[in-house]
Amino acid sequence: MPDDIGNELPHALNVLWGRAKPKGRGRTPALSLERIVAAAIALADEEGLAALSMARLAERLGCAPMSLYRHVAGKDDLQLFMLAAAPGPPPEFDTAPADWRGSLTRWAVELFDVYLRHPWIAQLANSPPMDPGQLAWLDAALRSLGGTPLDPRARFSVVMLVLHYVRGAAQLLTSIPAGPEKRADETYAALLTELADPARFPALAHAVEAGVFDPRAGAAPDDDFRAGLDHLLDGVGVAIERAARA
Amino acid sequence: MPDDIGNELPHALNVLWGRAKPKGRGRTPALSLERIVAAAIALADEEGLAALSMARLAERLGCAPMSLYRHVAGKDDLQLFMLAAAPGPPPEFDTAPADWRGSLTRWAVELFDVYLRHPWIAQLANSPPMDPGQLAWLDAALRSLGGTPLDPRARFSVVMLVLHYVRGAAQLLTSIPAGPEKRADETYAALLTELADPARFPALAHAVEAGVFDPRAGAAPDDDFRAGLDHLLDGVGVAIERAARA
DNA sequence: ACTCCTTGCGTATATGGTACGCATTGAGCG
DNA sequence: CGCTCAATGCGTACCATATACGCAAGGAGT
Repeated sequence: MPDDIGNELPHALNVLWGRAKPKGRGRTPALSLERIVAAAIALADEEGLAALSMARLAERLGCAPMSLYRHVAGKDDLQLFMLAAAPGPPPEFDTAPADWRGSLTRWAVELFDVYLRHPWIAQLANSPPMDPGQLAWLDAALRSLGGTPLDPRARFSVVMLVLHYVRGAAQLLTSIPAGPEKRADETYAALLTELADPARFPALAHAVEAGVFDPRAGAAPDDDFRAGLDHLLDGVGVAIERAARA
Repeated sequence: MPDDIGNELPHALNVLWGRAKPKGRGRTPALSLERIVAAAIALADEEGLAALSMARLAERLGCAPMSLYRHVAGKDDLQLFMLAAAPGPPPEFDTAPADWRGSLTRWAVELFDVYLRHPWIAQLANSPPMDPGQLAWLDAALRSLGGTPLDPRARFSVVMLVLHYVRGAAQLLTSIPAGPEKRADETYAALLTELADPARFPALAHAVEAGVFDPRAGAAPDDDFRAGLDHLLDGVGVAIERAARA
């Protein structure tokens, strides 16, 4: 049997990869996996991951809590489904686009947007990508480097580097708690200003004094993200030139 | 009153920054915050974050569950204390070390080690660094760039970039579930080999065929990490050269 | 109309976080 | 030397949550 590997995997993965047996006759389902997952995503988006409980989800769906378990093996399974569904399809590239930097930038920005729309993804994604949704994004990123002279291992390394950066930047941005009547960055800036004792944290105090954390007028929220991404892609460019010469 | 900012903050932060009022007389404490936090860290290290409950922690400490609440405002507070204590002190640099790349590399590798020793840190750190422990690490990283011509904002951007990468790489490495009688990377490689349909995920299938995920003999576990870090620091080098010319 | 499979859900249990209040104890004071 | 009082330790109880189990309901195919 070629698929005995699936026996050790969570139920959700088998369903996602189309390994679930087709159902036949019986009572008409009032619930569906798609509806459950969509409702769970909406709930997590609106009230945060902590507010997502089987009971609240059932309430939102107008069914009894235990009904959910006919479609989902447990809460962990549900979260796997959410992770696979929430990002949506990745941007599409040719197998070897001429402009790797533009392609990879677009990929990163769109993924950044996904994380901003669904901040709970960063808290949930504790396992390596294994579902079709995440593998599609991974494949798209690898494709964006298809026209470069990088070897496969370097390509993967670059993609993971960008992925980690996107994820971290988005998580940081969404995690800053907004004070009352203040924007989030102002709250954090005020706190750091008070805590950055120059004797204890000289470099940090210097950064605070230089106004690194002050909100700038007319700056888009993802300006800092784009700047860091450019640093990162400069490094990729160096690696590509080096590989081209070799 | 200059510290009314603290009123909105979690209790743990006020204690960590030394704002707690000194206690006087009374019964001799059998428990201490340090003991509680140390036991919580040990428990999370050994059995994972999910196994950390107030009840299990009290059992390990030989006290009643509710005794913990005399020292910790709640589970969230406890987790803040854990985050501040677990990393330990960062490596020490001069204010402007001559070798920024060596210093920053050392910082990154040591932080990577911290994440590998305490995998739960990545799952817990949902808020920006605000406690003395994390600010000390942040300050050390900023200091490692003190000798470069980068402006403060660029320095901070670089540090966050490295931080996100270290965190993501460590989380990925520790999150791969090890199958029975197999090393973790073999499990993931076998799974990807089966799932990477060349028609659906051409770039990913190509990477799998090229053996990107096959375990290499004689490779240290952090080889991949070091390779990605080098890519990243190449980009930082580009930015430094550009700033030096300007 | 009968049958049987699948879905929906009520009940019950275990686990976990924590509010509340009382008992305990030891330091300082009279 | 004993009293006082504050701070500690902890028992009880309550609520939220996940979920095992088994039965009821209802439609598809015969």
